[in-house]
Amino acid sequence: MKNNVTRDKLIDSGAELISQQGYNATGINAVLKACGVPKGSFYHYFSSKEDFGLAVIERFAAAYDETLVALLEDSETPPLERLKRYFAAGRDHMHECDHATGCLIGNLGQELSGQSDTFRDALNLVLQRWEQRFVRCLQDAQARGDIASHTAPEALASFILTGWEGAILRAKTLKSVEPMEQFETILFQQVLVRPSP
Amino acid sequence: MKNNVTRDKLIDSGAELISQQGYNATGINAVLKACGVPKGSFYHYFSSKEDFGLAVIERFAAAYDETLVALLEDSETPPLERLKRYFAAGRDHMHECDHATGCLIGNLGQELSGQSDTFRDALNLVLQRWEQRFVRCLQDAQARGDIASHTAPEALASFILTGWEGAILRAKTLKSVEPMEQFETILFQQVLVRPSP
DNA sequence: ATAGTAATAGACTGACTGGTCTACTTTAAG
DNA sequence: CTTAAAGTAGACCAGTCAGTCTATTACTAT
Repeated sequence: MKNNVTRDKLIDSGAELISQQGYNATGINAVLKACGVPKGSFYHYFSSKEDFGLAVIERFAAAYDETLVALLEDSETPPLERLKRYFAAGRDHMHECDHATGCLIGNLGQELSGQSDTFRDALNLVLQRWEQRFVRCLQDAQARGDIASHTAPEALASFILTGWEGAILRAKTLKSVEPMEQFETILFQQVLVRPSP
Repeated sequence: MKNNVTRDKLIDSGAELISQQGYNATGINAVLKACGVPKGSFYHYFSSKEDFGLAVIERFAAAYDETLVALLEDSETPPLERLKRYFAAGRDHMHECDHATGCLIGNLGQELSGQSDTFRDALNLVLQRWEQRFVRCLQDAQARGDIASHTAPEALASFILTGWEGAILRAKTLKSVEPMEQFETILFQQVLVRPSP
């Protein structure tokens, strides 16, 4: 229970492989081979593949939440500027993975939420936490009068997260970040606008 | 080559199972069992599982395109009303499948576009065809002055398709059509608006 | 009637799946 | 020094995977 370096290696390799190939297409043996850990260790740390998958989600979500906080709750930057930086970071990541990986949580949501309630609940929780980060950023923007207040920040946050995940999906099949750019453009041009008079 | 009833049965069963469980999680034997066709017939009609998957996509896309035309190019209905009917149909379908299935093309795009270029190309083509349907509907709306003309219909179509797919994904993990409703609301309230002056 | 082919039928194959088992090594406590 | 537990190691299991093979039946053209 003290030294979790082996467990971490498993989770890291698992996250990478699952990001690339999906959950069902990633075998335990492939993860083992990728990080040079024997099977005995795997089932010492995890009771099943599902248990492992949940650990991967948990860890990814925790790590990602840190960058999300750093980007969206940076009070020295205007809220809409924070959002733009978030979108830019997403596009950068999409380029880095050659448009193949996208968003691990979105991928697993698509693949597993019809397959296992346990996974669906876990993924839903992560997405809701993300949404809350957006809500706070949008509240800031409304408080400063940067955007109109006639739409609830919760509704806007849902709209943004939803649209962004869709844009990522489309970027994968198109092998281009164009849909992500298009989403951002219209979002700032028509949705996140200053109150009229 | 004349009687394709067996081939059709395979594709139908395959589409249903793949919609529910995804491509990788759906074994050929499961498809065979579901429609009572022996394996010999399967490999008589399809050279591989990939070949089969492509056939499923093709057929689904063809069938779906018909309903898309019926909904989005019905010239007796105002363009924005057509869009609303399209969204309503999507929500109905989501209820029917208990929020588990979503959109077959979107699902496969997420699952396979990082895995196989063949699949990615096929799915991308389908999505581009869909986008064109939206473009035409939006052109109608702009021609009638129902929405502003300052944004290219191509950009709007991409935005809508993208956002809608994302909303479907979110609806699956949330087991609720709320994200789909929220997307539609903000879309019509802020994006698809009449020209100002 | 017969030859040729389209289609059906399912047993079978090797590779691989998630998961179990036993043996061994390391660590820490008493 | 002894003992127990934590962790490593990988052979092994039953089941399933996509795909192959041979045999048989149905249809069609000659």
